[in-house]
Amino acid sequence: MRRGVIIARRIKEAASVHRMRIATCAGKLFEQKGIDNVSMDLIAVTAKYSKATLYVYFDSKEEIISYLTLLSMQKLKDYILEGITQNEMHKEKFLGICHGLYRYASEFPLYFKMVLSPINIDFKNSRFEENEREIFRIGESINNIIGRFILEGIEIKVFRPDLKVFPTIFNIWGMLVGVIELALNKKEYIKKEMKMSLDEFLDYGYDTIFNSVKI
Amino acid sequence: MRRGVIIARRIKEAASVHRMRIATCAGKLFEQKGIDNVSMDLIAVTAKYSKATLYVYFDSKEEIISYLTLLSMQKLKDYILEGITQNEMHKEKFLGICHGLYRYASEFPLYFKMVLSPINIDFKNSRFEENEREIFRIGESINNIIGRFILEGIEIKVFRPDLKVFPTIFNIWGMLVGVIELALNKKEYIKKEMKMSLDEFLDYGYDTIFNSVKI
Amino acid sequence: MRRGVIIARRIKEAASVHRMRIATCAGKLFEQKGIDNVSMDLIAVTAKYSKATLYVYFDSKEEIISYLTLLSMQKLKDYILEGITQNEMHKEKFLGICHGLYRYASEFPLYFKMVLSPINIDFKNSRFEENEREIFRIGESINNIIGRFILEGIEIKVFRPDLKVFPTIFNIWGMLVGVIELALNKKEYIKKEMKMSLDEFLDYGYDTIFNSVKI
Amino acid sequence: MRRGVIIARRIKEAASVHRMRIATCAGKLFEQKGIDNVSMDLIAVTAKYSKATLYVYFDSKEEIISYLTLLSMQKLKDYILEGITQNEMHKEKFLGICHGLYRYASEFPLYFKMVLSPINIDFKNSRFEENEREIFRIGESINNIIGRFILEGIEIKVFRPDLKVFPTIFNIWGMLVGVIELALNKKEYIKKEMKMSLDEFLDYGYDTIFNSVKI
DNA sequence: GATGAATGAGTGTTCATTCAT
DNA sequence: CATGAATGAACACTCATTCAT
Repeated sequence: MRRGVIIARRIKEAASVHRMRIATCAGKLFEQKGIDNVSMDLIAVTAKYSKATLYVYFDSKEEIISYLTLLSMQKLKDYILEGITQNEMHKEKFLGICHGLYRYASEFPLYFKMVLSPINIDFKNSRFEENEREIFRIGESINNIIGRFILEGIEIKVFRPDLKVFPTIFNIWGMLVGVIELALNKKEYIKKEMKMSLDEFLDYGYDTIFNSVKI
Repeated sequence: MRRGVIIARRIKEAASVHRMRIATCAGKLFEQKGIDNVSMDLIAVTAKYSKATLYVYFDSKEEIISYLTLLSMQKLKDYILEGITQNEMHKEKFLGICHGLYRYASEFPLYFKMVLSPINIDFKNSRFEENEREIFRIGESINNIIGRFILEGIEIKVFRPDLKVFPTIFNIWGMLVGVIELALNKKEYIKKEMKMSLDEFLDYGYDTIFNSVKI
Repeated sequence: MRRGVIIARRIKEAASVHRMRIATCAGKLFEQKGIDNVSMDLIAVTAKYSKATLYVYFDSKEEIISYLTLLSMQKLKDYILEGITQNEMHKEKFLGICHGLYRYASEFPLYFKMVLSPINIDFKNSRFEENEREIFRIGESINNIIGRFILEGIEIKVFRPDLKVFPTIFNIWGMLVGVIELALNKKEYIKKEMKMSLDEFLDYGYDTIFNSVKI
Repeated sequence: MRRGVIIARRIKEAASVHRMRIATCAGKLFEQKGIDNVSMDLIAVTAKYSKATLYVYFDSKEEIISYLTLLSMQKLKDYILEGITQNEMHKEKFLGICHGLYRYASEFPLYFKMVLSPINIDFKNSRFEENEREIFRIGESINNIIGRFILEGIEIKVFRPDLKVFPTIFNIWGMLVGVIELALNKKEYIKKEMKMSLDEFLDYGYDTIFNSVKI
């Protein structure tokens, strides 16, 4: 029946709206107070749902986190794509990626830390598998983007010809995340002891990383 | 009221022995289950002390963590010093540092993550200040070691002459930690998808990082 | 994690019913064992609620006490009003007040002691302010009742004309409470050594106090 | 043997010195922080004894309290005797008693509250019996002092001839304690709302009580 | 006699989750 | 579909007291 399908879709859409509303709200609270200091009660009150209703749309607090991680991963992918497509020169594309990742790290400090962590540790229950798989898929797709970027770099002789693409994806990723994380964590220290602005430090870092793969 | 009937009495031992026993035990549990999932009760049972006795030797759970962090930092420094002094050639010294850090990361995965995090966030209370300061001091001393290593590299013309020493310390540190963390977290993925052993992947990573600073 | 399997479900009742049930139960325990020797655990078990449920209806143990104090104060006011209105003659009204206070002291020995204590010491937190204010208000209203009673006594020339009303309220109150408290505490002693019944002793005391203000 | 006796006495004296030192120290802490907020640990540290040593001189925390109550009772008796003997006129003797009791209430607020309470409730264990009995004995002796004072008052026709001595002791005691307790607890209230100094209020109260028994 | 060391038994409060309606 | 109501399981920390030396 046509009607049935339409109704079902509407309901489904409505559900996704609720999920989004709840998750957005929870996300803000998580950033403000840290995940552990945000109770389901607080989320419910803030999002103006009954606490029990939260459990209609999410199986658990964990799933909210998982969902938010997914959302943030989508943003990450967007930022990185933007960083790449908005620039012509290859080095500038690289910096675009760096800035994209930094933007992500600033906006989603909570999930940034998870990007490097083993996915399987956090989401084991069957009902999250969907989120989990989707997160994984986006991760793969980001890998591909970086992969293509490296290949292109090799082709146009900006990057060393002996680079092994796959491991290099991971290396660049690791180096970048490591430098950005350290920069964010030691902000004060960098400013005071190193007498550099955060941006200066990061630019120097991006440059160093670029050196590791350029011809 | 009659309380505190003693069931088994330990042979008199120095307080430091007890601290170490408790901390070691707690450390193992922390690695297995994550710090937040280990209660003082569990530590007490596992270490075969009464919970109250834990509080004779440590002021709080936090202090146990602080103590363990300090212990691990001392190990880290040892490993890095070893890595540097046991090698002659400059590149080998660099690899020595890498292996030292990797060894640390394997042995102390929990504290490895803290190495990059802002110290001040965790230990604010006055009674830990001593530990905290000591941790900070060791951190500084590791920085110095890396700093001297970079300077030497520049002098003997292995490293680029335009390197800024201080930021480079942080960059190398960040890149290394990032690559190692990612390697450890994505172990399985690397083996399966990349068809490399962990060591091969890491060696390739160390090499890449070395490239970023060498002449 | 699965939690909170419900074993028995109560028929839906108004929150105020639950508050009353919990408070009544707690009150009995408080009287029996002293407030400090009654744990929330015990209250929960005795009242046949889960401990967590206690916290649904009361914010804290302190609030239970505050609530009970309020209830008892309401009773006190009732008893005193009764004592005054059920009698015609002025002296009999006075005895009515005495008996009202004594009845209160017998029924609520725990709160009887608080009647004389500085209110502000116990209930500081904002959430109890309502109870606190209400308790204070009832206290004031009792003062007024006694005040009017004294004024009337002066007018009809039963009480001395030189009485200062306000201080006399407090004096009568203090004397009465003191005598009743002592009588209750030294019950046995009075019976054995003084060879009087409690009532005889108290009547004699009420009389003595009446003498202090009568013309 | 003479020696033995001397040594024994010395030791015994020494012990009583320790008891006094510990109790004095504990007493100060009790007044400052409230009995429940003072741990045996704190007493030990403050009095510069080992915690275990406290238990050499006192069976329990309770016994320290009992001992302090005893000390305070001795003071109370002293104050009252002073108040009576330092005055000639009967009314002034009465005021002397009042001031003595007030002085006690100010100096020992903690024990003042116990003066009215049933002794048997607090000290049941056999080892306190001695203290308990002594406290009781002093209480009796204070009763006697007041008793004699009343008798004298009747004889010299200051007090009503129909007074029953024994109950009157208790009545005066109860009224006085009640008025003083209330005055101390509602200090602020009296100053602000009644616009009287504490002394004025108390003097008025003493007078009122005196009226209750005078001819 | 003095004490270092050890501990059993709490304590109030929080929170994610469930289920009947 | 939404929710009010209920709860089991934790959890860090405290303290009076005991005993071997």
